[in-house]
Amino acid sequence: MVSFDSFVPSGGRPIYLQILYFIKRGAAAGTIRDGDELPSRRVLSSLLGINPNTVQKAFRMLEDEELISSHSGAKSFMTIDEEKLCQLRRELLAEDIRGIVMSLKQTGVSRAEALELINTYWEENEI
Amino acid sequence: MVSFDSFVPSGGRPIYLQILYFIKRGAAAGTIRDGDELPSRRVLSSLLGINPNTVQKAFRMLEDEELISSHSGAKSFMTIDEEKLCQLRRELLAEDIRGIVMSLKQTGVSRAEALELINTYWEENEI
Amino acid sequence: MVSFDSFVPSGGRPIYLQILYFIKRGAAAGTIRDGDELPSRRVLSSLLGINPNTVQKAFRMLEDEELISSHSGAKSFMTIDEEKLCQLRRELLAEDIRGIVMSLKQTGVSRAEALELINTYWEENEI
Amino acid sequence: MVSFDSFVPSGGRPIYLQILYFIKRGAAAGTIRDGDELPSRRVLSSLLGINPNTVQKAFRMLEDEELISSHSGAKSFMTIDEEKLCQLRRELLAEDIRGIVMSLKQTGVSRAEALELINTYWEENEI
DNA sequence: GTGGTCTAGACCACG
DNA sequence: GTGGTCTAGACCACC
Repeated sequence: MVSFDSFVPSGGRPIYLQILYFIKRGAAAGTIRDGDELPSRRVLSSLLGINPNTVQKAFRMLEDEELISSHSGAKSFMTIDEEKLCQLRRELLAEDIRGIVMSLKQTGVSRAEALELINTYWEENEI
Repeated sequence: MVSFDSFVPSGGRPIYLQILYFIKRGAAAGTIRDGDELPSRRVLSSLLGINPNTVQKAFRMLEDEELISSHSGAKSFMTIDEEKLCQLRRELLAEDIRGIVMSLKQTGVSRAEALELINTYWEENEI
Repeated sequence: MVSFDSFVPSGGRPIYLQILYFIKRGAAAGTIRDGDELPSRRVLSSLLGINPNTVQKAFRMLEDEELISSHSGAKSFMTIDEEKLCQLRRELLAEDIRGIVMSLKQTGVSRAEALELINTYWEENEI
Repeated sequence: MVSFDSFVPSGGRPIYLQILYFIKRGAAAGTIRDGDELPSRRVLSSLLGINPNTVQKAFRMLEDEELISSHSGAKSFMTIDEEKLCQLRRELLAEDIRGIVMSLKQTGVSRAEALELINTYWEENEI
């Protein structure tokens, strides 16, 4: 069963997109695997304290990308083969890295500074 | 005059926030300096292909943070002293780094991988 | 439910202010009472033939003055205690009377004339 | 020469309308008479601390109603015969009284209360 | 030309 | 269905 324990909604972007990306990232990370069962819309919405429609919207988009399969009235499962996983991982990372570097460059940080800052912060927040 | 040549709008967040952050980052980077003149609402909106009010909203919020000064009928100018600049830079970096590390960790990237990816991408897009 | 049947929009001042004052006056008059339900943004805007946002603006300002309470997804209700009602009534009357006397004096009407005119008109439009 | 000493601009409605009505009311009151000279746009704008264009707009509307005559490059004069004066006075009063009674009724004031309030306020602010 | 405000329509999160 | 936000266009006062 896919766990949403580490999901922390943050203001600033639509919640349904946050759910979408949480699942995509989990898949890319290998935390969420092919065949894993997803919590039902009702359970998940109550777990996250949000509206079922919002969960529904995220699930619907994942279905459209064929990353989950939902049969009406039944449970939802991850459907992600090796190829899709690679592509997903590549897409997410490309998007992230592009945004990261652009932001940091715009803020006037040098490459060395950037690497240093990330390195330090990463260590501090290691479990 | 503050230039928006390097401004690249991206979907996913409100346009007015993108403008807001573009200016904040420019200020933090030293590209945008105290006393610099800002393009008018009309000029900038037409340049970016958006509505003048969207620009206005960004400018209004910057004015509330006392980073720009605008008076009716007159042009708008940056007003950043050394202290505000330091604080701004600190805030932006903290926010960025936190988001970066969180995203990358969620995508299952190791610290070494992350640093490597950023390092490489940075180099490739160096001018 | 607060009724807008007797609302007559008039050019010359912003619509949102007309709505604002209509509700304030109704509250002062006792026509609109604490706990009364307000029509939704959509219903009222369609009733008045205006944009939902214009209604929203009036409601938002009333909320800032704590005269109505609205929560997302739920209906909006009046929240007026005895104290607020007294203050409201005093404010509205002071504002009205001041404007009335100033206008009539500027138009060169004597006190006796003014009282006579108002007295007559009031009677003619009595239900 | 028409005097604007007693003109007090108040927020809430366009300044050009306030000028327009100040002159209309003055004419109705007999303070401003046929043939009286108006201050030039430049002088008046500087006197009231507002923009010449705003004065221009009010003058233009008065011209359209044929209450003043301006010859390009020359001075402006009131042009108001007995008939126009009567009509103007009737219009202004009708508009005022209608608004007054409506506002006060909406605020839940009785006729007696209304007359009493106006009577008292009028006396207090007598010179 | 400038910035400020009012009105509008579409979309989002929520019950 | 509800309220809240983002984007838009027109108009106002001002330089």
